[in-house]
Amino acid sequence: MTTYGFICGLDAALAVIGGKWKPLILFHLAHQARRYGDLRRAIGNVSDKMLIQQLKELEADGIVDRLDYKEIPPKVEYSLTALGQTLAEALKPLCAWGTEHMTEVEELMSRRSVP
Amino acid sequence: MTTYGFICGLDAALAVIGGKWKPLILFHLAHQARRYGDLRRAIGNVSDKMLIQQLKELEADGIVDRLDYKEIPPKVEYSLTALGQTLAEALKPLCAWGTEHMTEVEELMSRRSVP
DNA sequence: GTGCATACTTTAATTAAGGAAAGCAAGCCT
DNA sequence: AGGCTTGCTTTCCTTAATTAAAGTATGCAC
Repeated sequence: MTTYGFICGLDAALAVIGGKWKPLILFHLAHQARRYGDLRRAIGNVSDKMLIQQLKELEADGIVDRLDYKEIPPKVEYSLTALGQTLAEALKPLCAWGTEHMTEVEELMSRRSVP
Repeated sequence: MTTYGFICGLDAALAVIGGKWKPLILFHLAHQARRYGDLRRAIGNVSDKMLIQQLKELEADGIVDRLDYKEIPPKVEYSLTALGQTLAEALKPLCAWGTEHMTEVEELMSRRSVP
């Protein structure tokens, strides 16, 4: 019986979007549903394993919806649930902050690994 | 020359607050400056190594300020910079989202580790 | 039967993150 | 001298996250 005693809701929210690829997934699903392969190409260099694992978690967390057309070759479409959209809304200011300070942050991150 | 090609600002923002203890640090510094030991006790079971590492990164990222009183025994006060405060502002909606769905998220997280 | 397309799955290996514990500096106080 | 305080460092170890690469299933077109 592990307790996840989140103190501020921030921890809870970050537990949901904290995966390495989840922000990108949210971003790409924010305005339109996408098939798996489409999403994968959009994100770039994700491995299948990672992308699917994160999609599964997001699905289990009620953030994304998975629609299987049961066709062959397979066709599966991912989209945000209603809850996922509220999350996306809540993320907008943070996203804006990041956009505003992006070049700055990029420099900091590259310095962090090569000091 | 590694490129951190952040696509949406979300990635940039999460690179800054993505550490395990950073959200808590932000949270505790949001309304008042705090000395190191004070902060440590407030957070609970962090190791010195972790807390200091994260504080250093946040300092290098321009999010927190470190004020060394140069006394003995040592007295060092941490607080948010102006930039840090804008970050804290941008985090509020996300924090609210997390607070709103906290019990839900806690359940999901515990299921994730014991399926 | 061969090959293709698409959404996964699996395995093995590497890398990164985190934790525990002990130690250090440097003045003050007894 | 010995102990206390506090901020910080160091070392070693364990666990979790991520990657790369190959494989599976299934129906259709040829």
